[in-house]
Order: sequence, then structure tokens, then C-alpha cells
Amino acid sequence: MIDINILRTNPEIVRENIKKKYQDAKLPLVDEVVELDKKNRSLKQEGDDLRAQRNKLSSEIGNLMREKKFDEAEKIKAEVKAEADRLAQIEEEQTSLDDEIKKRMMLIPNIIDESVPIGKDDSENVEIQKFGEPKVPAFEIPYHADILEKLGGLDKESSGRTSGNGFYYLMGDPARLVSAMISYARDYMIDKGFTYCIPPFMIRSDVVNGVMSFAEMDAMMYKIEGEDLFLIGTSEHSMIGKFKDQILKEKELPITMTSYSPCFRKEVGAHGLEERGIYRVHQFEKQEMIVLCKPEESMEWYNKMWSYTVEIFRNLNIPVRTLECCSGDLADLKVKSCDVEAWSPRQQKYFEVGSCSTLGDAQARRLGIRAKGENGNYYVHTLNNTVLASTRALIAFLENNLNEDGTISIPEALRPYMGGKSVIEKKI
RNA sequence: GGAGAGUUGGUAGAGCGGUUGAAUACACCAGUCUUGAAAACUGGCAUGGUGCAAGCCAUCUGGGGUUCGAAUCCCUAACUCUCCGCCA
Repeated sequence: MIDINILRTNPEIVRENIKKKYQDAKLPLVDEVVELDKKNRSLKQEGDDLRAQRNKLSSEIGNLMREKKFDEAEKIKAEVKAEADRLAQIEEEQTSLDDEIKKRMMLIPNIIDESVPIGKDDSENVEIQKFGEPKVPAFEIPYHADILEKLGGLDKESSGRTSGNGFYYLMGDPARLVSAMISYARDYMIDKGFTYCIPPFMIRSDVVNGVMSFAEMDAMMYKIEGEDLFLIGTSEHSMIGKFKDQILKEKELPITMTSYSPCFRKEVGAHGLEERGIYRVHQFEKQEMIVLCKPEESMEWYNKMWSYTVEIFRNLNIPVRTLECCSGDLADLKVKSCDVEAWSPRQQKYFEVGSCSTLGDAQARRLGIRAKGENGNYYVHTLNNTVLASTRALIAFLENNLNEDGTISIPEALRPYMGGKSVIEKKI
């Protein structure tokens, strides 16, 4: 949600921004909000005046009562009552105006950063960095589910029975590998000064509404029957929600945290779950990082954050590239965002393993996260980035560290977490 | 799950229908004093909206209600604490 003041003083910026994002259908929203806001403010003024009048008369009544002048008090009571209907009417109109304005404000996209490349959709995203040789080995790299099967690491038949499509049993060394990668990623972030956190895995609807629209929520999140609770799709939501309605001390900034959680996703409306693999599933685990900082520091953090992910993947011996989201592909709440993609020697292309975003103050405005500065309070900037997501990282890891004989090499960085092993032997 | 008590400003904590946006203390900021610090003293110190400003409006966990008037009474949701039960 952008600052409504921008619409009042500089609607042209907002229109320009909408055009840059190829969302011209939303252009009318700008004038609508400006119009509604004008109406709302004059109504508010009228309501405030009426209330001021009422407050004054009421305190007079109080005085008269104390002086036991009951007749006069009754007279004024009647006077106040006469205005009550008008006030009630104004309040009602205002509530509906507020709703209308908010509804539109939620649809108006955040102002993107100047540096964001202009483009219509994901085909126009821009590669900004590439690390490691995207090699295609001389031998064939099997589908990741087949690699896992040979290692005795995957059982989707059983998970089908217990939980249905989109779940999996990971077993043995591959399961240990997942834990190892997450632990390694966690420790890497701790070394970078981030505070480790295990957050709630369920959150309330008001927290969810602060971070996504109802439609998004409905498509992504599992609801707990009979309770106002949802299983998180990412720990970002618990982590940012942690600061909802808080006024932070400026000297506490930046707040840098790394969190672990399982993630649950309905994947409604996505490309569909895979029959055999674990590329798109209902449940995975993720190490996440979030930063809350002063506005002027957010771009610096943004760049640091995605480069951390890149380095972790490099240390896992996985070639990666960073792809910046172009204007048209950028989600409405984001100021700037990029995906870290891992090389798939099997598909001979890159696939997404993480996503780094700065949301400017939009998310903080929606959730009421402020900092107390010298010249008053201000909304902080919020950023989030995937450190490492279990299933995607596992796929990338297996494909890139597979040897011709079917064994899996374990890079130096991971060995302490794998009981010192340097290789995973195949079982079949 | 049962029974009870509570939720007030940065913190602690008064207030329990009428100048209460809120006593008091602590914390914090500025000043005086001091070679410096501490102490003492003086002043300042919630948030949002609106207005050039004075001011005005809203907010005492959220929502609803009673009333001329609600931090104060009623209903409701959430949370916290104590006791009992259950439990990794």
C-alpha cells in the first residue's frame, strides 16, 4: 500500500508507475481514490465539528448536573440528541468511504525503484549476475526423482496413501542432506550477524491480510478448521508479523533475522503438482532472511541479501544466476525483486530456488511497523529473501553433484553436517 | 479442557460514568550547577488525522452496545496470569 499523500500531491507519479507495470486497467483507480478521498475528508471535517459541538455540550451538562440545574441540563440533552442522527449518518458514510478507498489503495501497485528494468512479463527479466559454469556433463543426468530413488531417498507411494498428492517421504542420506543444507544455510546467516529464530508456523488472518490479498491467501494458505489460524506458506509472514503495530527504536535498526520453518502451500492455480518429483509440493522447509531497516539503507541490504544466497549455493557447488524481475513481472507490493536461479544440467536451463525483495515501506504501512526517529515516527523498510528452500535446493544439489557412477559428492561446506561424509553411495 | 483474575502512555502503576489524553514513579531528552561525571534542580516527553496556525477530532487490547457524556457500565473476540486436569 502506497502513501495516500503521493496520490494527493503527485498522482502523476502513480499513473506513470502503473503504466510502467503494464497495468493500464488500473489507471482509473487514481482519480477514483483522489475523488473519494476528497469527499471523505470533507465528511470527516463535518463529523469532527459535530463531535466537537457534542463534546462541548456534554461537558456543559456535566457542569449543570453538578450545580443541580437539572431542567437546563435536560434542555441541552435534547439539543445534543437532535444532532445525533446526522452524526450517525456521517459515520456510516465514512465507514463505507474508508472501505472503498482502502479497496482501491490495495490494488494500486507500489512505486517501483528507478533501477527496475521495464518489461511486460517474465520473459523480459534481466540477468544481472552469473556464477559458476553451467556445465552439461558427458553422462546423462536423470530426473531428480530417479536420482533420489536410486539413493533410496524418496517414497511418494506411501505419502500418496497417507496424505495424497503433493507430499513425500524423504529418507536416509537425502533426508539428512536436506537438514544439512538448512543447517549450513542457518549457520552461514548467523555468521553474517543475523539472529536465528524459529517462529510460529500458524498465524492469524489479520497478520495474513497484512501481507497478502484475500485472493492470494485463499489460493496459497491452508486454514485450520474452526480457528482463526492459517498454516504459513513462508516464515516471512510470521517474521514480519512479529513487528505488527510496533514502534521500534531507531537504534534497534536494522533488525536482521534468519528463520527456519516448514512451509505449506495449496498451490491452487499454479502449474499443477508433479506426479513424481518434489519440484512443486504442498510442504517443504525453508531457511529465510528478513531485514527491517531505515529507508535509506534498504537498497544496500537488498543487494547484500541476494548475494548471500548466491554464495551459499556456490559453496554447495551449484552454479547460479541472478535474474532481476522487470516491471511487469514485479508483484504489486514490491519495489524491486530478483530471483536466484540454480542451473539444472538435466534440463539445461536455470530454475528458481529463491527470491529476494524489497517492499519499501508498503508492507510496513499495511502492518503498522514504525520506528521512532528524531523527527517523528516513520515506516521502516522491509525486505525478505530465501536463504534456502529444502526441495528446490535438493533438486539442484543432486543434479549438480551427481557423479557418473551414481554417487553424490558432498562439498566441503556440508560435510560437518553429514557426519564427515564426502560422498553419498547409491543403494540400488 | 474446567475455575477465577486481569489487559491503561517507553516501563511500572493510579483512575472504575462528567475539565482524565489520563495522577504518580522510573526511563528518556534538553538546560542549570560541576574541571568532567554523579547527585540535585528546571523544563520537555503517547499516537494518528485535520488545519498556515490557535485549535479541533479520534485512540486507555480489538469489535459491538448503553448514555447527553465511557478508560470507567454491558456484550463479544484475542491475549496474559493463578489454580485444577491432560500432555511431548
